[in-house]
Amino acid sequence: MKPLQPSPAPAPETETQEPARDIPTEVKDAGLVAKRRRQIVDAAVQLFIQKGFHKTTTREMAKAAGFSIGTLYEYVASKEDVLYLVCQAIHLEMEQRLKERLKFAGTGAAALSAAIEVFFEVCDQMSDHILLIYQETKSLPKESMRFVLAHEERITAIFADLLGRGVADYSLKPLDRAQIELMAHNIAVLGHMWTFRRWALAPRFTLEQYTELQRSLILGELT
Amino acid sequence: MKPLQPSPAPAPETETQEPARDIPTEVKDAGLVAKRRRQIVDAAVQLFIQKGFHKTTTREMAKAAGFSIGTLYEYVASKEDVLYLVCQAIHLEMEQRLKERLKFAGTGAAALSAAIEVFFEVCDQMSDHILLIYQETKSLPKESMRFVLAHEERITAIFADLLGRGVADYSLKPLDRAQIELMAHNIAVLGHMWTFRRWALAPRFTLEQYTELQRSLILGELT
DNA sequence: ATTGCATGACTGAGCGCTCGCTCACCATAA
DNA sequence: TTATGGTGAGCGAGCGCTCAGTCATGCAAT
Repeated sequence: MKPLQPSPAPAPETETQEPARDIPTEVKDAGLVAKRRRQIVDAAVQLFIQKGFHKTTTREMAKAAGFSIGTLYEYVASKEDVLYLVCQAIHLEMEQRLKERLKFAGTGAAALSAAIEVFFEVCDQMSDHILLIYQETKSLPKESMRFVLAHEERITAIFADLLGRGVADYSLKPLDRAQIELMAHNIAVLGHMWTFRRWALAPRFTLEQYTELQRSLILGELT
Repeated sequence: MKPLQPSPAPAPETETQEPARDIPTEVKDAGLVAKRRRQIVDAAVQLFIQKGFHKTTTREMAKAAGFSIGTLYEYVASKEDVLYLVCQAIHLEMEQRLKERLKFAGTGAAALSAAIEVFFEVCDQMSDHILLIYQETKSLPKESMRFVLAHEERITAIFADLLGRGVADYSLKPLDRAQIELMAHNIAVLGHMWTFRRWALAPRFTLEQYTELQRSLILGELT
């Protein structure tokens, strides 16, 4: 198995493009490959959450996925490769869960308010996964890391868009580009904060209380 | 060398107390011990920042500190122990830098505003160190992790105190305990955000711009 | 039907190596 | 001589990864 990670060499013309994923040197049934990779990722996510990337062995991953190390290395080029797959999978799931629940109807302000609620709820559901990203992203090779960060920026952009809409339809007070950008990052990070400050927040607030307080804080500032 | 980490067994009566640090089985010059440990920590911090805890070897640490592995293990019980020392040292330095620059004069609101500026500046100076804490804290044994998190809460408490003062002297609008606590965490995290979202923020904002925007956002909400 | 063979997913012992940690020994100063 | 701080070769556990081999299956020739 050749590595799946984005090849550092050829800069693709369209800027943020998915790296070439498949190397057809060994032809395999694509369906099976996808299935096995999903097994590997599912197993690895749980192990990484429990013990971290570095303390998880390839043997453990293989066993948890339901086959032997040999087979693991039929579908993956290296241990680092699994980490890349895991990070990608987490971001993808995050985005899907958001997209399927986001409502874009109403004023910009209303849509933003709803989006914050949805986002915080998804953060709560996936808090272990978000933590994993925060802790292990830097273990990725540089090039792969850039793709993970790009994903992160896509999520932030959702909020920036809604803020822009709110400004445009006058449901939010006027903001320049910089203020919008910063606010979008603030919202994203405040969602993540619920996961990486759980130890301090969860004893004092329920998710609903936390969401309500933060949302009124954010919107109070913008209207 | 016995481990330096907080012993899990005896819960000290005074709640958040420094764990017993010294085991006098082998008597050594305390001054030398402190000096060597400082060498070890200084070397380790740089290495951990560069390559992370797991990818740094004990041999590298010893060499960077200026002596051999044998000597390293005269002053430290294990590799994990070094990580604990490093985390402690970072928090200590953080607290010192804050304390020596914080001004408590004026209204609560004014003091808070100044504190935010100082805090953000310290975060900027120590961004690599803060990142290190975010990424490696979970590699600590459970008990040691609690002490690191307690440190974190002490810093948050600084902001909570100032917020409380501002409410008391009417320089801030009325807030209940929960709102104060939450706001304190927000401030702390927004400072950290400057370090762990550098990749997105630094290209668009200088530290001064970032501080100014966030500070007016925070204080705007509170007055 | 039976046989022989090619295919490819899968296995796991084991290779080569690195790591954390130890300990028998050394150097120097009192 | 004794005490103390320092050394670094070496131990052995455990790691990521490989590869010679097994087995089930499908197909073609007998």
